[in-house]
Formats: sequence, C-alpha cells, structure tokens
Amino acid sequence: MKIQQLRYLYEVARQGLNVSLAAEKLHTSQPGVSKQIQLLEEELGVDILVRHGKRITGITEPGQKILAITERILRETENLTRVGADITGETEGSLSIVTTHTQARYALPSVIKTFSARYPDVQLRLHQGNPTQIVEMATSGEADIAIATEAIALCEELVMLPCYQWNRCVIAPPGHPLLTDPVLTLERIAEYPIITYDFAFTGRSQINKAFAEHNLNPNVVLMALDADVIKTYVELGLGIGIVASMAYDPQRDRNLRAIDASHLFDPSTTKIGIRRGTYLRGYTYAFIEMFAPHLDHSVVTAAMNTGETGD
Amino acid sequence: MKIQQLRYLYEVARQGLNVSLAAEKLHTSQPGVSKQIQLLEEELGVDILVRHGKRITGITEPGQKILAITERILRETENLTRVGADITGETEGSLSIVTTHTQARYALPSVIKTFSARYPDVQLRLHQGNPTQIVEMATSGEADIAIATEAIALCEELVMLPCYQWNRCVIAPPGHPLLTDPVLTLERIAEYPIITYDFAFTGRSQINKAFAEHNLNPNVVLMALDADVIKTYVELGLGIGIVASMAYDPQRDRNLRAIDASHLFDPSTTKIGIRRGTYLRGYTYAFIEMFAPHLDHSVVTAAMNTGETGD
DNA sequence: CACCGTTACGGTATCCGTAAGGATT
DNA sequence: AATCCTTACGGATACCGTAACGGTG
Repeated sequence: MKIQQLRYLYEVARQGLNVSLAAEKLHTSQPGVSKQIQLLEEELGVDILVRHGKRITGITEPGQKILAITERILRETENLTRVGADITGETEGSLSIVTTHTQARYALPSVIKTFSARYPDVQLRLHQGNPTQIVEMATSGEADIAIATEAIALCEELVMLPCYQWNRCVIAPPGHPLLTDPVLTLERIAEYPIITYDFAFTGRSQINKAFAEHNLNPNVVLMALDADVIKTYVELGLGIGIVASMAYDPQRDRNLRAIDASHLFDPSTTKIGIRRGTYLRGYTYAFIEMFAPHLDHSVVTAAMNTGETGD
Repeated sequence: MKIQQLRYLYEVARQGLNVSLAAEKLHTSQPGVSKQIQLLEEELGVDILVRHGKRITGITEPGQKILAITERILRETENLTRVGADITGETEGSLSIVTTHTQARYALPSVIKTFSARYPDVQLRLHQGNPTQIVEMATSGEADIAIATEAIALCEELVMLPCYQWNRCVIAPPGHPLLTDPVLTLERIAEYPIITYDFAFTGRSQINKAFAEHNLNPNVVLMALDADVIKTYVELGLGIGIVASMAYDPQRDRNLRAIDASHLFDPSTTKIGIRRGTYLRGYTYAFIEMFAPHLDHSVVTAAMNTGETGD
C-alpha cells in the first residue's frame, strides 16, 4: 500500500469518479492512476469502484469505508508536511479563511492588512459564504479557519473559539422621527418598515428573539445578506435598518444616522472555528491572535485538545 | 513521503531508538532503515532524531509531533487492510484480548471454546494483566479488546461497553461458624481474618466501600491477585474469603462452602473496552456478542461512534 | 464517433541488500 | 574492543509515460 495510491483514489472520488480528470489534476497520466487503484484494490482484496464495462459508475459499500479511512490518512500526511514547513521557520504557505460578509467587510480588513505586512509570503485566501457553506468548507478542510457568528456552534468536528461580542444599532435617514426619541424601544421600531439580515445571517436570530419576546410582529420589508445592501435601501427611505454596530461608520455613512440598540437585543458572539486534528502553522496562530488577542498560542492549543478522542 | 518510511521511523522509536533492532523486527537491513528515515527527514526538512555523532540519543521536539501523526497514520493503514480482509470474507486473522485473571479463568473459557470452534482460523491471543496494563495495551492497540471491571471507565480513548453485572460470595472451610448464621452481615464478616483481592482488582473497591460505610475495619490478612490464591488460603484455614461469585464452583471446590453476599456489596459491572477508531473485523463483533449477547453488531457500532470527533 | 478506462511495453528512478567506514561507550 | 549508525555501490523491482485496444453513450 502506498500513499500515492490513496491520493489517486481520493482524487478520483473527488472528481466524480472520473479517472481522466483526476489524472489531470494530479499532473500524471491516466493509465497510471487506473493501474495504481487496481493495485490497491488487489492488495486489499476488495473492489472499491463499481465498473460497468469500462465505465466507473459508483463506489462499493466497503469502498466507502476505505475512502473514509483514506481521507483521514491524507489529512494526516498533510499535517506532517505542515510540521515540516513550520519548524524550518518557513514563512511561506497559505491560509484560507472562510467567513461572512460582516466579518470580511468590517472586522477583517485591518487584521488582514497587519497580517500581510508581517507574513508577506503567506498566500491569503478569503472566501465569503453563507453559514452552511462556512461549516462545510471548514469541516472539509478546504478552509483552514472559519469565522462566523451563527450556526457553527453545533458542529462536533470543529473547535469553536469565542472572539468578541457585539451588538446592533438602528440606522435611519437624517430627520427620521425615531432619532428624536429619548429612549429607543422595540415597540417604536416595530412601527416602521424594517430592513435587516436574512435568516441565519449575522445574528438575525437574536433580532427575531427580541421581538418575539415582546409579542411584536415587525414588518420586515427587505431581508438582505449584508449590511451594505441594508444601508443602501435605508438611504433610499425604504425603511429603517437594524445592522451590526461595526457596520456603521459615521465618516463613511454621512447620509445615515445610527442609534445604539444594544439594550434591546442579546449580544452575539463571533467565533473562530477550526477543524479538529489539523496541524496549525505558526502564522495561523499569529492570525488568530491578531483577530482576537486573548486567543494566544497556548489557549488555542488547549482548546484543540479538549473533547478529543486524543492520542 | 512513503508509508514505509513512517513504519521504519515508528519502529525505531518503539525499539528505543535502536535502528539495528528495528531493522531486525522489520525483516530488512539496517542501512535501509537508516537511509529511509534520513530521506523522510530531508523531505520534511526537519531533524526528527537527535544524533550524537553516530549514535541516536533522542527525539527532537518537532519529531515528537511527527511521531504522533505517524502513529495515527499507521493505525489507519492497519484499518484499511482490515477492511480488506474482512470484506473478502476471510475468516483468518488474529484477535488479541487482554483481561484479568477473573475473566480469563471463569468467564472466558466457555466463550473462547465456542469462538474457536466457529472461527478456527482466527489466532486468539489472551493476555493477562493488571488494570493498568490492560488499559495500556488497549489504548496502544496492542490488544484489540480489553475486558475488565475496574479502572477502565476513565479512559477517553476507549469505548466502554457494559457486559454483565456480578456480585460476591463469602467462602469458608466446612464447619466454619459463619455458615450457620441465618443472615450474613458485614459485622460478622469483620470478626474474622479476611482474604480477598488486592487493590484495584476485581471489584475490590466495592468491598472497601461497603465496610467503610458501616464504619468497619476488616482485618484483611492476605490480598491476592486472583481467586485461586484466595481459595487456596481459605482452604488452609487462614481466614474467610470474599470472591466473585463466578469464582466458586461447588463441583470443583469441594473443600469450601460459599454464602451469597450480594446483599452486602454493590454489584460490579464487567465491561469491554475498545480503542476508538479501530476497525473491527466481523469475527470481533461475533466474539463480543458471544460474551455479552445484548452487544450485537449495531449496538457496538453505535457505541463506537458516540462522543467521537467523527468524520 | 467521441469519450473513457484498460492493457502492453520500454525507460527510469527508487529502494534494497551487501560491504566498508567512522564514531561512541 | 564491541556496538552502532552512516556511506558507497550494484542489482532488482516498481512506477511512470506513450501508444494501442476495447467499451460505452
């Protein structure tokens, strides 16, 4: 059994059971891939792929198990090379982050600027996605770290590290009646058409919860995926907006006014999610610490090891 | 990076950093082992072993990490071959069990007889050990399954499956005054010299607990590792014995009498322990079910997946 | 007929084993 | 002096790429 055989098998599975495509991705010849997989099947004594004549149409039941194990092995070999690259003090590498619009647009820019200056040879990749995609990319290993607020608390495979808490503000065009209220209340907000985040985005659930507890039925006229869209429509006078506080910048948003609403909604916690069992490069720890200064190397390492089956 | 290089490295570490010994165990030449490890170090760009001149004296700090990952990889490759052997319906293989005297002597013989008849090609290995050794062999993968009563509940790495409950009886020579008591009490037992299990063996903690709760200080004159030793000294008149009920056989132990003591002590539960992430052969499931009929294939599989980091 | 996977074959690189060398205890 | 790891070298093996073949849609 050779690691390369496992790589070939994995890539074929990943490319939808297309050997030619897999061979191309692996920068090798397709007969080679075919042969090595056959050798592996022969050695294990198991048909892994279902062949209809000369077409691969599926994966056998034991093949599924083999693939699952194969994936784990390949992940670990990746960890091995990372240990190597890391120890030799190499600063080059890649760091793939998957996150939401809110983080990418408002929280991350300054961190990324600092990080890029400190680690110019690290290729940063920033993916924007919805919470489902974020979890998926983090668990699959496609992304090294995930940063999000909602819906990533449940996943067993990810270690979750709380980074910071934040709350919301209400934004409205200048001259809006709400701006002169001495105290902002949910009841008053509910009198106006509301523009806020879509379900499962940027702490939307906390907003729903607050209104529900007051038996209010707010009139949400637009559900956006990001604060920029919300602000645009608030400027157009379509309604008032409820956005994350860090999304309002008095310098930039001169056509808008903001009222703090942290007394009305539960705070949300933004977290970093990391796949268990992943070896983290030195600069990854550095990035995390830049984003959330209390998460230093030892804190992260400790969290990675809790609840693990361990070794 | 090749699997064989990892095997070599692992074996060298296992043999106390002795390349020659490792090479012998691996049935290969020692220069080959040396070379391959160097190639691995070169590829990863990391010194794994500490060399003083031409002597290997230690493992570097990154080497420790590499070894940990290596171990995981090798374990998984082992799982791969097991999937293979299992699916092809091969009945040959090996099953290594580590357990205590009590189980080996009284609970397992009938199971092993049945198992050997059903799976004549499976090479059974039965190791006897103390609780510490049992946990060690189970977690290291040296044994496939562990069977024990005490001290294996705590280990995160092992899945614990309760098999059966049992209690104790008091044994004494014929004519002993205790035998004519209408009701056996702890107070009466404490009047006589007692022979029972050593600490951390065969539910000894339950015995201690019962006496402690009654503020009794039993006079334990001999602490043995197994019931046969206990019975021997009870026969000699050194005292009365407290042993697991299944250790008394009226047919065989004609020189002894037994009194049930299940009302005096908390019952003990014998459990099977299996390392998480191990692929179990079909006959292993069969063995477990023979030993504890309620632990069928699906129950065991389910238990193996609980609390796991999962994939 | 266009696409895809398998088989056949020759070149090359890799790995293994034997023999010799240098260092440490 | 004995043990032990490394280096050197020759041979066998395994792997890869090109080319040709056989099925499939």
